[in-house]
Amino acid sequence: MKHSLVRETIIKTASNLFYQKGYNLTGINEIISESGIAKATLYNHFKSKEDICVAYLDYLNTPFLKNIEDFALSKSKGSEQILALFDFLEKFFLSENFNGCWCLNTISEIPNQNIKIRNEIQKGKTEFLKLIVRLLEINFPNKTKKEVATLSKQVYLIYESAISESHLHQNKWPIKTAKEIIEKIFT
Amino acid sequence: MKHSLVRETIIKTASNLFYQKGYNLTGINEIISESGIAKATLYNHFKSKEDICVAYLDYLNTPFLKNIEDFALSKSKGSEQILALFDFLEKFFLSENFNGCWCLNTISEIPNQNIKIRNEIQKGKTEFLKLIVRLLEINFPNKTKKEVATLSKQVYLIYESAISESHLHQNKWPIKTAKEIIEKIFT
DNA sequence: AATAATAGACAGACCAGTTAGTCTGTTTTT
DNA sequence: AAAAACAGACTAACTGGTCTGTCTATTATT
Repeated sequence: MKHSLVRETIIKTASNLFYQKGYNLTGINEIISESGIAKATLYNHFKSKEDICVAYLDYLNTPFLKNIEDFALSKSKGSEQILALFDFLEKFFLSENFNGCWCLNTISEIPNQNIKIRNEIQKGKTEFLKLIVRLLEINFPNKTKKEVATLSKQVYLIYESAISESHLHQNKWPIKTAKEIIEKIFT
Repeated sequence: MKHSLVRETIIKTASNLFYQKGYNLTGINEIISESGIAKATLYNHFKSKEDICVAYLDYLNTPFLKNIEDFALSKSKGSEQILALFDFLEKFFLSENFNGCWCLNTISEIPNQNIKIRNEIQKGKTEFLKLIVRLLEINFPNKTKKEVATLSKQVYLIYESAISESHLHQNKWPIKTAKEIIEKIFT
């Protein structure tokens, strides 16, 4: 296989497995057999399973952040663009592969001491928070910087519970409830 | 060791390990060596590691539900008793053993197909939701049943994100933010 | 009260399978 | 000709779980 494709193939395969089965329950041997890549090749691209995990988190975070932002921006201005975050989540929830948030899942699987993975997760969440800040600035230009900072954390928190609780209960009521809270906050 | 104490010892030791290290990263051998119980004895009390996990969840859930309810009821009536849930969480967060929510951690570690453990987790969360319903009924007797049902889910969601996000960010700002949302909801 | 029987604790060998990671040697791509 | 792919053997440690056999405390029978 061509060099440039190998790395991508590994990440793609590992990502599917990590997300569906969890990090600890996915073995290196499963990754190589599923992706058709030799073990030595895998370790030529990544020095450890941990490094593949970091790549996995980034591989899912980057398109997620882009897609959810594009989706929100496509809606009419105002609180609609905030609510759109939850409509996006609902579509994700209804897709057959939904298995909760990869970041929250992974953080529950690693020891507290694993700062490499923890940092990657916090980085992704910080990017998400920044995205919410951008949406608030666009849609509520009259709010002060401080108000936006406060509001964005609130929206973030509500989003986070909506994704993890819809996963836990295997039901979309948490997404609906989240939208109720958002509506209360923005009126 | 006396029969009745053996089971308790196993659960207590396993609980500490499962909560601190995670379910998958804790081995049976570690549980037996740490608790000083023979392997055959352990399997005389539990038919599998999975069963120990169920006992672990119950072992932490039961006192948690009792303690947080007692704490809330000790506060003055009104929204104070709801906010008390988050003060209780903050104390928990500041304790040295805090490692997030055992239920949310465990659900991220098990395959979707594991209904035994998933049921136990959903059971614990449902009990927590009922507790919030009780608190709302006591403190807001004028609200209709429907209003209480709606509000309780909102409070529940906010609590859940406060615990998981304070864990993720290793910071108590999510608890503070959660209380801001609660105050908005109840005024 | 003395003896016998049962339950359940103990230690730890053992099983088959899996783990992450290394290494050797060969073939293909650039 | 150099780089990097390939297959896959191999290591040492660990996994959940079973099993054998011993020892001790409680209970039942005489």
